[in-house]
Amino acid sequence: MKRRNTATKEAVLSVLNSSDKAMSQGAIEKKIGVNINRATIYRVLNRYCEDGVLHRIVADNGKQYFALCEECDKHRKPLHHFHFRCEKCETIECLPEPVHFSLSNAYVVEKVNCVLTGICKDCSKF
Amino acid sequence: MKRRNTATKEAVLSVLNSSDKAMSQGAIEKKIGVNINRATIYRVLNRYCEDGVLHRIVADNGKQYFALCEECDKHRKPLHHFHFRCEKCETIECLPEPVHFSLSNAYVVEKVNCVLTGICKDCSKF
DNA sequence: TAATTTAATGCAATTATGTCGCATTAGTGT
DNA sequence: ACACTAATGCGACATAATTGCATTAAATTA
Ligand SMILES: [Mn+2]
Ligand SMILES: [Mn+2]
Ligand SMILES: [Zn+2]
Ligand SMILES: [Zn+2]
Repeated sequence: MKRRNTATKEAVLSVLNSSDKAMSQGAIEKKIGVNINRATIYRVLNRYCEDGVLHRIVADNGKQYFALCEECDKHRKPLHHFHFRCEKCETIECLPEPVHFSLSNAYVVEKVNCVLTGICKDCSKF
Repeated sequence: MKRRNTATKEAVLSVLNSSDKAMSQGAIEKKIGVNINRATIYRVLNRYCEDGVLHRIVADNGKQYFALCEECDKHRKPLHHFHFRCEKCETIECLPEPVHFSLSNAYVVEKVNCVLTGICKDCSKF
């Protein structure tokens, strides 16, 4: 079950590294240059999520987006943060805004998925 | 563009009324008794959302769930509240917990979709 | 270095959710 | 009763993501 180093893995990670936004499989495939199978990209992304390298955001359009957890650390983002999906430029960004909730401890919270949707700060300028 | 009263509309609403949880199209179809086409159920649900009768939650499994806004009022739930998806009993509930965030007003927030996932208070008993 | 093991990949098929076009049905107002 | 058109059923379509299986190749061992 040990991970192997492959060019594909590195290519996917490099694309996400050079982006300040969360990306979908489709966006990654477009930007990656070399031809990598769709299913393979998904498998790489899923493995990175399992390993805690990436986190997965499911937006209100039903699509999955992936972002480096590193990026979040670097920019001092809290563990659970809001995400913003811009309907104009179709990007998803990790916000530095922490998610707070207080819930009876009868609940076991395993995942937190918070997405705000609208027009991002860049697009609302015009 | 005026809405017409149909048996289908009432049947869908009645199912949601008799549930304290948010429901997916599939769950509604199962519980509704009479045969109603899948596409029709979706159209009914979408219209109710447009009219502010229901609200739509997109969970981290990528599926849409629908809940009466009425129920939320009745139980004094804030406009934007968290939702909880239980992975054991596969239900989604509207939590009375409000969603708070402070965001530069350069952003235009149009939708808020916050879902916590894990084991709900009923299922964690065992 | 050569052989072995098995994780990773490519491809096609499959699953799942939701939408759309179009012909038909049936509410609603006159 | 009639006209208008919203609502419905059906099938096709769109999209996102996963899975089975044969093949490839990374890593470990001999
Ligand atoms: Mn993030
Ligand atoms: Mn709700
Ligand atoms: Zn934007
Ligand atoms: Zn439960």
